[in-house]
Amino acid sequence: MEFDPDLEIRPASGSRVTTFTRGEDLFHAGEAGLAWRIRSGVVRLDRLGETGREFGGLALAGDVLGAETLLLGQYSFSARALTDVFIEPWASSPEAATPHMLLQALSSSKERQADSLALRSGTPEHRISQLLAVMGRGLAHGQRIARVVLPQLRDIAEMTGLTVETVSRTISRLNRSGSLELGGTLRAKQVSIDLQSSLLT
Amino acid sequence: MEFDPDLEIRPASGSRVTTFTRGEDLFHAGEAGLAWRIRSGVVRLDRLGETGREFGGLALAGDVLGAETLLLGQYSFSARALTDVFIEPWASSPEAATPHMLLQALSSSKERQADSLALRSGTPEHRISQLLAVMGRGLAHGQRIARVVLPQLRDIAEMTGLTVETVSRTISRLNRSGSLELGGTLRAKQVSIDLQSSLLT
DNA sequence: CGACGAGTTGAAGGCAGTCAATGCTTGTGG
DNA sequence: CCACAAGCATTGACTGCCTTCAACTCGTCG
Repeated sequence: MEFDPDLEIRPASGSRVTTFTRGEDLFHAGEAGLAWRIRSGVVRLDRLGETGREFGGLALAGDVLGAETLLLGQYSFSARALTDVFIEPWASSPEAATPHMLLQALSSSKERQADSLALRSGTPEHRISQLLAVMGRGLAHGQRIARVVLPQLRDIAEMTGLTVETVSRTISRLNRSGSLELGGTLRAKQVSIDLQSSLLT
Repeated sequence: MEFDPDLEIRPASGSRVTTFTRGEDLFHAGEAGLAWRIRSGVVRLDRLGETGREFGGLALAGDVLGAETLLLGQYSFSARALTDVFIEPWASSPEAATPHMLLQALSSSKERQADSLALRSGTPEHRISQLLAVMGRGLAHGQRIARVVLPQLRDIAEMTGLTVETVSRTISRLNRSGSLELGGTLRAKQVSIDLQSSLLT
């Protein structure tokens, strides 16, 4: 709906791809740089607020990062990789961006805005399921079961507006109740989720 | 920063302006229609979620509404006026939208995304002050004291993720403590806020 | 007048936050 | 190689705040 499922596997001609690993920063607010398009992965955006960095949005495969540099000459947000991320340059100049590209970016930006807000609605169970579902959609298109590498609990807590302790307790509870399946090492814990689970309704 | 302070008082040549009053719906998700630019006022966007309409974002003076119609042929969100609102047609076709216009829309969309998320962070006092501050910025540019017509408590509650009761209690408390000044009739209650108040830090 | 919607206020309970202690893993320096 | 520190996650106990449920007021409109 909001993006083409094939986008992240169809290479753009002659474009160079940059890679980031989970936890790495892609760029910081205030810096100058290019605009990027996410080939695959999930990125967290932060605005420098009064109390340090505060969550400012999500970006998934197909979304555009840092389009504001074409207008302002610098990034307005900091970007951090929640999963391993592949990005490619998007448009080097305002003229290089076609109306269609821009409209698509604008449209999916609004979708992502609603997604981000949903992370702060409802019970802790609902919020975390929502986050994992969004990340799953950004990683495994069309599949029913998605395997997601958990971000750090601190990241989850900041995005959902909960505390680390509550996040930890909630994930344990979801795991015990079978809504979730934990795997992987303790450092890079993986989660299998059912994207059609009743938790997301 | 994110929009020109003069935008809403400089009439575009030959464009027609449409008016909506507080509480009115501008359009609904799924309908076909134009893309609009807000001349003045504050608009709430909603996505149809599992449990009816759920808050999906804010839009202020200078922001673009319904740009996705140019791409998808229909609105993705419903729009409701939180204050009296004036809007004008923005771009009738994808070709009519210049890269500069689109980049500006994209940039402010991201700003607004962070603003919307801030409405769901922190204590009830902080959330409501944040909302009133954002609305004040959208109405009274550059002034220190802004006079804002309060949205319905139900709207405030849904946007901040609180209950109407908590919103009512919080506003009363802010009023008693002097952070806020209530005025106007009970139906269209007005609020004077100090945009540089310590509450917003 | 009576019904309805919107807002206010009170009382009680639940649930998330806070504080604290522990375990696990990784990295560092003796 | 071992001891130690630091970061992250987990678990427990307790407090406090927001939600929930309820009753009531006020204003508007039929």
